[in-house]
Amino acid sequence: MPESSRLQRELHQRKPFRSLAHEATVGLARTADLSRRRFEAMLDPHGITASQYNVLRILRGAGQAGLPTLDVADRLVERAPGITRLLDRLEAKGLVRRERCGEDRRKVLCWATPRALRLLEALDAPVDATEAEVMAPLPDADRRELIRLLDRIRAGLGA
Amino acid sequence: MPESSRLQRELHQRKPFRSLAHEATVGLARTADLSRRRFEAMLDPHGITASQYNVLRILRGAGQAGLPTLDVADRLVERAPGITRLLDRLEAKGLVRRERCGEDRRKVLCWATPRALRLLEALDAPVDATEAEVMAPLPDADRRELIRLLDRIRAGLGA
DNA sequence: CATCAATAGTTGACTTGTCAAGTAATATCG
DNA sequence: CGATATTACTTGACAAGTCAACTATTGATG
Repeated sequence: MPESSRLQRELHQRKPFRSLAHEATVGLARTADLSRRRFEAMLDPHGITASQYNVLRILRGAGQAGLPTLDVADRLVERAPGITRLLDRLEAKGLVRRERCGEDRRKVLCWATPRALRLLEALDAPVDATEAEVMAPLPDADRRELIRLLDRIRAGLGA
Repeated sequence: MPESSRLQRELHQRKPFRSLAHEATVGLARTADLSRRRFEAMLDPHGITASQYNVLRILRGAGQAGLPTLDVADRLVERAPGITRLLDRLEAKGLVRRERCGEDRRKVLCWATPRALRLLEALDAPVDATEAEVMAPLPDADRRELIRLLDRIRAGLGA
């Protein structure tokens, strides 16, 4: 019989978890949620959301060539409608430039503006710090182990 | 130098991850996201969302006594406004009953209706199956290890 | 070449999550 | 006991994510 787990206490639960799979999936969801909140709290004073930050990172990675709207969505694992509106807001803030593509007029190419690149540069250190903060309790060996376990789960889910 | 990781390939990235902390936080977010989608796909035909399901589970756990609105929020780690409206929709679907509390008229007690309890019962097996599916790639020892690693991260984040 | 399917994106409607500000009821303190 | 603070929500406004349905191109086929 396992002892009362910490997650059980977090959830005010009396009964033990029904299975390891249950405890692991709940723990996964709650841990990711807490981590997400840390990142959002860090980004908040800079006036962008985590989703917007991720889009800008992707566009920085794409460089001069730019990236079509749906390619941004692919890299975020997000559906198309969300991306369109995310880009709408970033364009309104002057952080993204969009232009219909000449060769294939169905596509809309997107770029991070110079202002976005400056913002991203200013955010590199705080982002690194937040990642380090979230993973602070785990020594390197445990971080590798976590990465491995998560990789295997995603492989099973067909990622 | 580490080999090109599977997450790197998922993200179409050329460069290796900047740090173990970076790869682990990104892996955490993406894995939790994939898991969430599995659960939502499973719940969809039953006409409720994952958030609604979690609320109903909590109310089932509370039993006859019912639970005040904000206590539901606590157990979900959600902010108050979201809960109010989640309960609004569940009440509209006939899955939740709410009543202002007699002893402390600031509180609104919530209960799962008999219909909600029947729905939850029908969902127990599919939910178990989805948890098992998500964790299928991990043997028990790895599940325990994952639970332990996630616990330590949450402990560090002050959960 | 005309038609028809596939691709790239946008729009509308709805659920969720967040913050800020407001209301109603209870608790606290001089 | 009466002003004030605290608690428990509720409402409004907006960002985001989801699906279904629509437009505009482009590609593929007879």
